[in-house]
Amino acid sequence: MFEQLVCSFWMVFNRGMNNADRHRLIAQAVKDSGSATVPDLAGLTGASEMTIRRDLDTLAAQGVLERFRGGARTLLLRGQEPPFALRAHEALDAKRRIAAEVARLIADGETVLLDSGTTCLDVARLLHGRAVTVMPLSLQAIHTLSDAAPATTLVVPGGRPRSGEGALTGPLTLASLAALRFDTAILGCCGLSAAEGVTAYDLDDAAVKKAIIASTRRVIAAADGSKLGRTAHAYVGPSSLVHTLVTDTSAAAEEVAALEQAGTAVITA
Amino acid sequence: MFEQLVCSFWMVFNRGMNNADRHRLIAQAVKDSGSATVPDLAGLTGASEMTIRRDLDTLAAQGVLERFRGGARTLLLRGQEPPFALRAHEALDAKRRIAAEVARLIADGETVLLDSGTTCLDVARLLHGRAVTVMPLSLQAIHTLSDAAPATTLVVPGGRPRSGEGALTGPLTLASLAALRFDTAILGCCGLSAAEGVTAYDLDDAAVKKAIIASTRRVIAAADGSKLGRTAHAYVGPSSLVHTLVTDTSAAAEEVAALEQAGTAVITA
DNA sequence: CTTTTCAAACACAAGACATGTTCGTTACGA
DNA sequence: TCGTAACGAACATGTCTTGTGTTTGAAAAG
Repeated sequence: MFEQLVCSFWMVFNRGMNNADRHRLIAQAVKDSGSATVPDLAGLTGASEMTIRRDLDTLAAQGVLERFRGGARTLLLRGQEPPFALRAHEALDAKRRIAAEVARLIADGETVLLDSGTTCLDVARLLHGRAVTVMPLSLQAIHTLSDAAPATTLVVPGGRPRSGEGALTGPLTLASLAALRFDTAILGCCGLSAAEGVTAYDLDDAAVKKAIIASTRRVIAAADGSKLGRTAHAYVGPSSLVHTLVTDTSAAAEEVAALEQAGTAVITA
Repeated sequence: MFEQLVCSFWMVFNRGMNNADRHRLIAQAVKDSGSATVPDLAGLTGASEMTIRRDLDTLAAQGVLERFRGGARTLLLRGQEPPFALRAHEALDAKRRIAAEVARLIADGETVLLDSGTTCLDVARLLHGRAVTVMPLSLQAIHTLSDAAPATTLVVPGGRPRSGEGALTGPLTLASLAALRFDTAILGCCGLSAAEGVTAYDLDDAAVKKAIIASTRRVIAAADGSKLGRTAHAYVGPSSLVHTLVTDTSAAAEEVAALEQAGTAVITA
């Protein structure tokens, strides 16, 4: 009887479940326990085993997990960044609010450098059709803006895209950045704190972020509350390099205060 | 009565009409007579006036024509290249066969430069997943190959995309080409003849093609029969720069012979 | 001010997509 | 080597998106 109740609850709960939601649920379950079997996941999500297998194939192709016969195990190491495809569906509201605030800070006619990351991708969507010149550092943002001409001018940097992420890195990217100057950079940082400064998950990424900062007059960082006070692997520079930080209400007050102390203007969207 | 016959013929004829087909038909009609009214086009295509208006808006956004109240007029000057969105749906079979032949000429492990154009886009589709390193010079091809990792290595050149076309040009593109060397280039030429050499519609494009040729050991030109013997505006170089030409059966025999005389190997797909 | 053209709103049909089921094939363990 | 479990392909079903046509009110041209 209780079983039935739970079951019907799931059914109702799952009415609005998108396949992206199910993917997140599966990825979370696999990450938490290290591995999971197909029947387990089918029970958890209420979907059939065939659907779970298809999902696992998709997630394996995204590099989220590794298939084995009967289930899947996690590939994510502790402290590593979850793949782009999953992050894109997390904290949607916060990202969207932050992106809207960032877009408001951009004036028409400006030249803008757009970093990689999910929040910056949202900014790209809002910049679509605006009278600005944009050089995005991710394939996704380039694609988003590719049909925005002639109002929006798109400049493509060279580089090698990181798998899954779409972030452009490498010598070609650095050369493109070195050859140009911009009014404003939108930086999507992985970690930001007054004590540890701006940090990125990846060394190549950190090099690109350094070059971004060197090529622009004004640096705007877009980071939801979870990024504040966090420290990632690769050091980019002190937090004072960031002129303006746009974050959301989940940001820790003491960290915000410390950043403001260090000279960064903080806007809570 | 004859009217009815014609009408029913159109109805039958239009059964399989895609909206791309209708777009081509409309663009052709507008180009041929310089301008056309909405009711005219509705009669011609068998679609409603509302659909025609939507089509005209789409085509106007693509730069094919210019709207005016009640109809549209052509924007294409004599001898100018029709826009990408239309070319993409012309001579599909020939393009596909040519692309297949070109893809067969590429060996695994090669580094490949991929020019812009519709035929090269088809080559990109066939290269997807192959164990090659590709640097495409169009946004569309980049997008096509963006999820081909890790088997296929994608390198993105810098540059500014030409509106509609997606072809990357400008100093950033030339710099990217100058910094790298490739085994094979797939050149999509606008005009090719033994007498006039390789020609492009656009000056910037011609500069890029020159740089492409300078950066590669082997140049393969992909051009359907209509391009042979034709001359476009901007000169790229003599036909002898092209080591191999892949074309289709519609190619004029004397032009093929002349190109072979000049040192180009010709493959008819 | 009248007529024509347009665009937004709604309705409808066709196709695409996601999901579940069945069944034959493959891989692992006893 | 055999038996069982897992898998993938093929098909069926329901839902959702997309394209198209119709209607109606608004805007523009004369």
